Amino acid sequence: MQNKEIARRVRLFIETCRRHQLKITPQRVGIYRVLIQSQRHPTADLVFRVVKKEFPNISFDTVNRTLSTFAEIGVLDVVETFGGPKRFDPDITDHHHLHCMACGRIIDFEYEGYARLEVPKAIATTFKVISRRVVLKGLCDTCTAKQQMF
Amino acid sequence: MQNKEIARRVRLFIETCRRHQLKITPQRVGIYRVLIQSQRHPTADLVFRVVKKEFPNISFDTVNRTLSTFAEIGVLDVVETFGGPKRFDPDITDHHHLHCMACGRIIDFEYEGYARLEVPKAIATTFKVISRRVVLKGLCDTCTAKQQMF
DNA sequence: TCTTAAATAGGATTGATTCCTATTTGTCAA
DNA sequence: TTGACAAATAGGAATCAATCCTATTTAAGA
Ligand SMILES: [Mn+2]
Ligand SMILES: [Mn+2]
Ligand SMILES: [Zn+2]
Ligand SMILES: [Zn+2]
Repeated sequence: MQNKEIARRVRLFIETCRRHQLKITPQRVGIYRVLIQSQRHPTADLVFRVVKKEFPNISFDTVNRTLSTFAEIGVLDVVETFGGPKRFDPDITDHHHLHCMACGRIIDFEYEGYARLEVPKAIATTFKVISRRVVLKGLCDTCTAKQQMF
Repeated sequence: MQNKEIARRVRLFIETCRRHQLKITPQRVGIYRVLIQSQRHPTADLVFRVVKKEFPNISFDTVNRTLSTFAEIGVLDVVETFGGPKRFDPDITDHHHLHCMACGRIIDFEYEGYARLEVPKAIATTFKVISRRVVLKGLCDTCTAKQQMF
């Protein structure tokens, strides 16, 4: 990602914080910058270890609390998992997930075919739907290859 | 669920255990009986507390390990969550989930509209897909009603 | 029965998350 | 620019979930 693009997103992020009456702290901006440049779907601990390079005495609690705050204001998504630590997704655009049961990778994909998963009427009238996603369980390319070896 | 239906399912379950060379222990059968009669998507701890009534000195570890074993042999599913303890699903037929972000309930639904979510070619050729499900985030009926009050 | 590997109970350990509180800091109004 | 104050942070403790360890028990086949 270009420095220019990062700067642009940080500006938008700061706007979002202001809208929600959140203080603009160096920690929050630092965590946000790590997040948008991170591999997809990092855990809090991974974000912590990366952001620690820039803020050597940031605490894990701050990172974790901040990620939850970001989820609340819509800066990121908490994604579905099948156990283990929470995983966060800086990509808040509509997309779908394949979970590799062997290595735990979560692979993003988009698909016109289910572009707008319409919600069944019975659900739409009784429940308030916030987000929708197709979740696949399976084996990723690397892990499929490994299995073949036996 | 009828006693007769329970007995039928237990017989099938025992067959499945035999096929996988698993011993038929009273604990395993007890856990299975609790599971098929449980509210949907219980945690290991909930199953433990219920099964404890019949087996007062069963250990949590046994329940937890058994649930994992059941998942391995396809007797149940581990379902997607957004943090918190693992949740298990005795209903292994194809269906979809709505997660209430307020109370944590997972509501099952079926929908002809996504009857067979075909997997995009790009995914199908590189990855081995085991299961597919539409996952909705939202608010359940009860929690939507509560929100209205403010 | 007898044998043996598998399974269990119960406690310890690890891992993830949240809580607690003294201290620091961003923000806003003077 | 400064001062006041609520919000946020650091660091450690506590809680909750999951797994590990090991002595003992038990299901199943001979
Ligand atoms: Mn994603
Ligand atoms: Mn279900
Ligand atoms: Zn993989
Ligand atoms: Zn609810």
